[in-house]
Amino acid sequence: MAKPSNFELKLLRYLWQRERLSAREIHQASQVETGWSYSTTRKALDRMVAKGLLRIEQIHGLKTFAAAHSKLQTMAGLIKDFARNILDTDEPLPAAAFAHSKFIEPEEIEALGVLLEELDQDDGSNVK
Amino acid sequence: MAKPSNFELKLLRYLWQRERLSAREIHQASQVETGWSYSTTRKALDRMVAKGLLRIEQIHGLKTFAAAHSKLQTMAGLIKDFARNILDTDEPLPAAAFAHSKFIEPEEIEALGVLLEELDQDDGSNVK
DNA sequence: ATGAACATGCGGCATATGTCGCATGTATAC
DNA sequence: GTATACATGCGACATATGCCGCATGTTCAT
Repeated sequence: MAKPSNFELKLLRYLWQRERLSAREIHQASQVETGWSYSTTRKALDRMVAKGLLRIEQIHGLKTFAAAHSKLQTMAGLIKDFARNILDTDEPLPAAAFAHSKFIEPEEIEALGVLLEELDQDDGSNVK
Repeated sequence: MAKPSNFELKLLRYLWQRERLSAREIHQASQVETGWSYSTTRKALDRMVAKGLLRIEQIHGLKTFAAAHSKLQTMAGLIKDFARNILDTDEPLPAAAFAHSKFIEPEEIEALGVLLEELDQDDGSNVK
């Protein structure tokens, strides 16, 4: 439901690849790209949990973070949002247009298309 | 250069259709859609001028607002931004994908494609 | 048992943006 | 010339987000 910001998306990308990681691991993986201090990464993760973007799983007392929504689900939401707010169209965008995205695999394009059209159905309400 | 926010975009759409309007006119046109009070519309316009999204033209002492950048220029920028930050791709998105946008006309698709590829050239720097 | 090495929680600051209201100024109508 | 109707400028507040640091706690090796 909540949309990740650009920077939050950067962190999400690591979680999508790795399933679930500790704060320290996420920080180390993303540090070069973000340039953030550990505190900043930490805070970002906390806020993402608060927004429902991440789930916490305790492992022997160590907090571990995992994406609450799948990559495709999230991407479909962002694409839909872009179509609605920026392009101002209700037609679902053709999934094929996103084939070049560095983290959408060819095999996933079809599933993305399905999600895009689904999102088009349940409108107004936010059920399902 | 500055990216308009979703709400700022809504106001821009009126300016693109109408060339140039007074604050009151913009407010009246957008009020139903935004639900804003006049003060809010005013403030939004002021901030857009500060950001360089709008130009002011005085007409007999009455301020008139006009978009600083063309519709296609702005859309190309937003699309490029979306591709880079959300999709994480450097390939320009196919302009054809946006044919359904309510305010991009069929005749404009080609020009949009050109802009999209141009934006791909001058990277890193922000000249031109 | 003392300290290095982390983890967690939380406070804090700046800027952007959504959202107003108020004070002052000007013009126009009676 | 006084009231009415706008225009303009500004201050304000809340929330989101980018960006830290510090205090406290736990763990583990020496």
